[in-house]
Amino acid sequence: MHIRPGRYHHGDLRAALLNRAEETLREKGPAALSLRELARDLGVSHAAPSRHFKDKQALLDALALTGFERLDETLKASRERADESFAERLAVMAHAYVGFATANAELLDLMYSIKHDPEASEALDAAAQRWSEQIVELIGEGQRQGQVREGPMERVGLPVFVTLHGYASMAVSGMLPLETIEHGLDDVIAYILQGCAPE
Amino acid sequence: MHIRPGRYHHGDLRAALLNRAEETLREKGPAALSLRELARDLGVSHAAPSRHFKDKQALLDALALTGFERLDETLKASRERADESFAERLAVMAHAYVGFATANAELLDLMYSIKHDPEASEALDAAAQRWSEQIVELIGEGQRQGQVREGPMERVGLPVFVTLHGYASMAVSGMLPLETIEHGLDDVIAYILQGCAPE
DNA sequence: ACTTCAATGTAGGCGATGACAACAATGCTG
DNA sequence: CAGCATTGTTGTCATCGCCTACATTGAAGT
Repeated sequence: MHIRPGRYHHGDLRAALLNRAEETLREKGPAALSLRELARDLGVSHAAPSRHFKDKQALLDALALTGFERLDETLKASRERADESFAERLAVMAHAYVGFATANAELLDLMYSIKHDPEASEALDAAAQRWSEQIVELIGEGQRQGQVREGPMERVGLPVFVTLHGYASMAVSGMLPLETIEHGLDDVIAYILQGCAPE
Repeated sequence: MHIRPGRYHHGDLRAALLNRAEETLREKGPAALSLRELARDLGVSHAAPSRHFKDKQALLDALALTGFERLDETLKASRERADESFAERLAVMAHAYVGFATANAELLDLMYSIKHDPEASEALDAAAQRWSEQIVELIGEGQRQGQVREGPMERVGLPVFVTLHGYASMAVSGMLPLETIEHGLDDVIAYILQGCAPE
């Protein structure tokens, strides 16, 4: 337990709560996440978190938002090492996304779970939008290279996006045999390339 | 509130709890689901549910299991009205799956959320397996018709399965614009057909 | 028909939680 | 240095999940 002796102001309690919340989410799942336990772990009183988050759900929503932000960064970083070909860039992005998902299984569940607060939905929708924009940009590049059929971005990009997301979700759900996951992504990438190729 | 005056044994409390739990899940989400509230709603004491479910998580797991059972039935029923062509059967199954998902958004989330109890995982994995077997059977039929490329069932079927699942998940997540969802499934079906076609 | 026992209820207790209110300490700004 | 915003603390309350012990009912066996 971390206690800062003699200090009253934590300094950056909000960030510390989010970090600790993510650890608890990873270890025990969302149902076991407790504001009071987070406060104890960080050496503050049980009501301190309420100075930073309106309620428990607000903290979970903020955590989901950080997930999207980190996903965005992960995908942007992956682009820097991709070859120029569409197939190579798709493969790199797919591996980056599934890598992120696998390393953050519970966080991915939280990110995409149904939100009941309209305000939270707006912020999270915007964050999810930024990440799917990377798919749209990739599809546009594929179209320029003649590797992807013509058509409005969202109509050609959506199938690609839902395939990657579906695979990532199933990979982290624990419901697929490990051997299926191991080479499944390569099969999925090949299928995407064929699925969105010009007819 | 339903109360059975003068009765002590409910008669079928387990089923009633599951039905009521699904209603609460639909209306308020998993975080708001409360065993005591379910008991109050059904006119029994707060400890009665524990005679049927070891704990709250056991009830949620049982609810997820009923979801898979109903999904299985929905997909089997959809096959009866499908044409013989692979494309038609795929379309019918896709619409049935997304229809089920859309009508049961929170239940779908629950069904595929990460399970921490190994016993629950086994039962749910078996249930999910039965539903993905229908995909495998469909893919086999497509291969016989020459509409799907050759290859092991699980390697050709997995991309199809994750695409449908990813689309259903995104459709219910509330993160896609409605107009994208409206005709998105047709785009996804066309993409699947092309993605798994012989090269 | 009666007894026994399993199934399924009820009543109560306990510790933990989320949320709220009132007060306290600190740091920043003018 | 004063004032105020920010960010803590202490305390309270209602509700919850889970557990134990007891009560009621229904089914099975004799």
